[in-house]
Amino acid sequence: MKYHHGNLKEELISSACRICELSGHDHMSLRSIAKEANVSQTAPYRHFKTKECLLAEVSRRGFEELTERLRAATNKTNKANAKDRFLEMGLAYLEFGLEKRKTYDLMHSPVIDKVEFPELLDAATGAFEELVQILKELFPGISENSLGKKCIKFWAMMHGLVGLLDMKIEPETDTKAGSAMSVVKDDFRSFLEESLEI
Amino acid sequence: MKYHHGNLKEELISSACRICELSGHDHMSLRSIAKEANVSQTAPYRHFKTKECLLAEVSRRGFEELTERLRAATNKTNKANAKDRFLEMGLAYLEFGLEKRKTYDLMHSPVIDKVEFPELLDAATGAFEELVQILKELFPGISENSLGKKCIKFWAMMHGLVGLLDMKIEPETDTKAGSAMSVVKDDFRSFLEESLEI
DNA sequence: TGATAATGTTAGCAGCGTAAACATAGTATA
DNA sequence: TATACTATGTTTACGCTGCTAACATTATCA
Repeated sequence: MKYHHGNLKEELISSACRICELSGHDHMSLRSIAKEANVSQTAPYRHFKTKECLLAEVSRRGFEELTERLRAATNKTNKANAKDRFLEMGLAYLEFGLEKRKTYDLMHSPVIDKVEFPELLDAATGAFEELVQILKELFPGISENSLGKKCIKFWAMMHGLVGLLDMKIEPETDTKAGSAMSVVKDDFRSFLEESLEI
Repeated sequence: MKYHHGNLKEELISSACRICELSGHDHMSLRSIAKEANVSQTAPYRHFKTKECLLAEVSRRGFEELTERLRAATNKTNKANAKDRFLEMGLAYLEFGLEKRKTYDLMHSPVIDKVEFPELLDAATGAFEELVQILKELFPGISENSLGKKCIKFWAMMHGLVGLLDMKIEPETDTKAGSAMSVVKDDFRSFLEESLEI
């Protein structure tokens, strides 16, 4: 049992990531994270000025993983078909949002002010750039203005979709919203495909 | 100074709404709400089983206001033109999301499980129904399936847009995302109009 | 080797949600 | 009208939280 841990900062972060995805960022205490690392409850303060700083790092890693997933998805299909690659990216985004639901939530939560964490903003922007690139391929010669609008539209729609799927508007409730949602759930791909005509 | 307040429940709710919109739901304590009503810190428990129940009511009222705003917007233009009325609704949605930013955030926050609060789910569904109605008018004779997809698409896009605007992806940062966002901000109306071709 | 910086611990503060026990006031019934 | 009951308030206290200050140990480097 050494006094100095050696790799505490990294272990705190990965513990935080795990706990966040397990219980959500609002049920996540510095004390519980410290306990997981077998360290006193104030040890984290040697590595993070506040709890928010640790959360920001968890969020940043979330955006990095998202970026990687988007990049991997667009390169997955060996077809040079830009449309297929775009569709793969859309699916990857939704998959990430649903799979890492709670982390995704932290990433978009206003509890972390992105202005105060430039690295976080950079990471978020990086993910967005993946979409910009594929849409540029998909619509060659498009004006910057139109491209911008298209990007926002898709990003917003995908982000919004994850949010709606997070909410418990389920088909079981038998509402219009519920049955509409089940239509989308049944076939993400065709949903995205049709959206291409935006 | 009466022992019995008389209208405590209502005052707690409106205090909660005010504090929520002022500081955000995560900086909102039962104690501070009770203090605003000049009442002991445990008095709220006579009217709300848990803090979450109070938050659910704040959220529910948010959805009700949103519904009213959407309805008012679609009826605002005396033109019977369904497209114009749809555009007004879209703008009203975005305005609500940006104006009541923090309340909007609570309404979509996973801290309140909508399954546990059916009235909340009803209120949320009510807002969605406003969109369903106007799109039905806009696309007469559309199949239920297509209608559902269109609704989800628009709802998701608008919800996503609010989320993106909430984030601090500002033009000042001079990123692609930032400048794209400024394009949208500059003209919500034309943005929505173009989206109609979904 | 000895000063200094880095990184850990202990103790303690104020604020939080909430439960239990108690106090008061309004309401229904005899 | 007296009395029981219920609704609605207060007091007290518990365990958890983020965080600070003071102190302890170890690593680094002149």
